[in-house]
Amino acid sequence: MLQAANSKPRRRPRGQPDTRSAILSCAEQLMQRRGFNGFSYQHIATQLGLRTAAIHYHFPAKDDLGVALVRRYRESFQNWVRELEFDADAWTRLQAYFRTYLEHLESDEGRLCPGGVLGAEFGTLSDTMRVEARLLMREIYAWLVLTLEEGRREGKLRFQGDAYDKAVEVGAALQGGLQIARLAGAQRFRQLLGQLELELTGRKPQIGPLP
Amino acid sequence: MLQAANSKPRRRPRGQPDTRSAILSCAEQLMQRRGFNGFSYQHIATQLGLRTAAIHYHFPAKDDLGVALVRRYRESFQNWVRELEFDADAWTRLQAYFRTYLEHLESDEGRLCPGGVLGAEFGTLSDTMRVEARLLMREIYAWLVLTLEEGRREGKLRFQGDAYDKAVEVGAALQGGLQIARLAGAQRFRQLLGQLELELTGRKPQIGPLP
DNA sequence: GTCTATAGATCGATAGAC
DNA sequence: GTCTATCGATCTATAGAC
Repeated sequence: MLQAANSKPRRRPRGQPDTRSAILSCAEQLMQRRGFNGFSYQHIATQLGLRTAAIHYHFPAKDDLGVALVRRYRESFQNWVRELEFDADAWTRLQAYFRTYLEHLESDEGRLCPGGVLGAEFGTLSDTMRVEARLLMREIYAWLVLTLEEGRREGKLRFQGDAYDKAVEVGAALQGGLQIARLAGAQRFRQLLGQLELELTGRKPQIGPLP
Repeated sequence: MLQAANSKPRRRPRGQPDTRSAILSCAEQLMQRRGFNGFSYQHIATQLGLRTAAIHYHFPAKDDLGVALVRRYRESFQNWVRELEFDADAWTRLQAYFRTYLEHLESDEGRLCPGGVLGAEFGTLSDTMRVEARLLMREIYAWLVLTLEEGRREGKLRFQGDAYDKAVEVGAALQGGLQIARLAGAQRFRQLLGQLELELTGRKPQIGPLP
């Protein structure tokens, strides 16, 4: 904290508003579409009109980029949670969470959630990236448990058993559902959302017609 | 068909019983642990005591290896289904399916199901591999739907809504659960299995103590 | 901060001897 | 069927000019 006092004024000379965050955004998109091992500095450089050396200036090793990527995603999730904190009820918040997955699905080529990517490629990740990935998963999981518990206490949600177990089921289904949608069509994911909603509320939701 | 008539007697000169299937088995294991983009011919060669050129003899391009990999997995799934065909009831068969995932989990380093790997890396797969991956997912999904429907008809399983929707939920949860287990610990996957069983049968299953 | 240029490693793939 | 040897492409990463 307070590091802004004695540091550079952080000016932005040319085109991009902030190259560092432009790199992060581009890399995040690439990771969700192609996996962390599925893109290179060249991909980012081409897409942003830079040279790979410029990216190495901001992130010396690809591992640094990966760690920053997950860390930024964790922060944005925490901000997202904070913004929803005072929303009416837990079911509204859970629906908002579902909607973020729908946005991933309908994005170009179908982006996965970072947890899914990192889980799938876990065997090739560095130790430092594994730590970040575990923290991300722990935070999402903790939020899910609290939200499910609160929803049931308020009488807006119904499910059997322990919220700790149900949270794993819901989280795993959403994560796996995005991957299945790539293989079996986006409609599979909408079926999944409908089923989750039916079981959690007892009401059959109305979703758009088959595409 | 009938190609065996005029072809080589398929002898096995040295150590390995059949190099081609040894390569496939090794590659399958590597893919489930590290992803299809996470291993090279060198990994296989080292592990089998071969040179990479020997692997290129059996599979000229890595894409050929990938296609053969998924095709073999599809066949083994179909054989697995056939062997269970005359088992008592649908719930027993579904439990057997759950058990294969538990075996993946408890394998060294935690292997994913191929569907999860291919779904996660879909953006980097060739068209031919995408076709095979889609066929695999379609076959698993079709079996899940039939099994769930039959289980409910027999009164052994209970769930709300359409079996087509429930099948996506169960399949996605299993697939995502293996990935989450890598990030959050194997116990998460056992919680998931317990929750699925509780919801499908109404009975709380007894699983081993926390590790 | 971004560039040119390049090192060093690894990867997929091929040619040809045995 | 497996080997040695090698090619060309790609990737991560660094040095140094601007």
